[in-house]
Amino acid sequence: MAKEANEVALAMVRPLDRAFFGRDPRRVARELLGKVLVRGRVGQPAHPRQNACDRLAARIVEVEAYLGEKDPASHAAAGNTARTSVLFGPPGFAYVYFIYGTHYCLNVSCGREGKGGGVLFRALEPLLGIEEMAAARGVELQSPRDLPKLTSGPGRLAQAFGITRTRDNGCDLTSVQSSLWLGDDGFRSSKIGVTPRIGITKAAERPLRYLLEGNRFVSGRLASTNAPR
DNA sequence: TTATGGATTAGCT
DNA sequence: GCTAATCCATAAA
Repeated sequence: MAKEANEVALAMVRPLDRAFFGRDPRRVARELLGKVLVRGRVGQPAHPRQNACDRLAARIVEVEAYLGEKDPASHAAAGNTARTSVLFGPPGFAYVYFIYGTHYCLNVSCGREGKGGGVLFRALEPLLGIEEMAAARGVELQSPRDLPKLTSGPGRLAQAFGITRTRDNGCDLTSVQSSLWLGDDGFRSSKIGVTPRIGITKAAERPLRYLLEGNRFVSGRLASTNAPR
């Protein structure tokens, strides 16, 4: 498949600032929908030594809020440990954990320092670096129907972006100097859906999963059940 | 020191 | 629909 067919030009992407993440994780989760996750420099002056395979970008279409120490489903419920210390630190930093012996998952720390809030990235829509994402995932792209295999699901999107704990845990997601950061390209979100979180056993009934209604990159089969608050 | 199980995915029935 | 894969933080001892 031609690379140009699916890649979208990103004119300007402005990084999100610390204050954006220093709010309630539910608010941050909702407002992260439509924003862009970037690996490398996109919409910024290209670095002379940077090659194309370091430039990845994808739109956020599904996230979950984790409310911190008092949320039993959150890793922060165990308190501030070596594993979860990023969640308890200042907002806007990457919390990466390893799960089921096979997958990494990406979160961003949210809310006031010490509270342990965070947002889990569950699905993205690829914009730039699609061939590189397919290579990282070991997926052969034969039709547009294969695209969701790249970034639809928390483990998948982490693999597509080459995210690991060693490489990315603690990374500042508000800085374009970071190899991983979050930005706004002016995209306006369509209708937002809210449903219970997926794959958890504790506090599983709480509606803390946010998604762009009708977006084909949203993971799972669970349909939207609640109107936005 | 050892035991347990999880914010998942792919592949097979 | 079922389950293996297979790491590591945490709890129990």
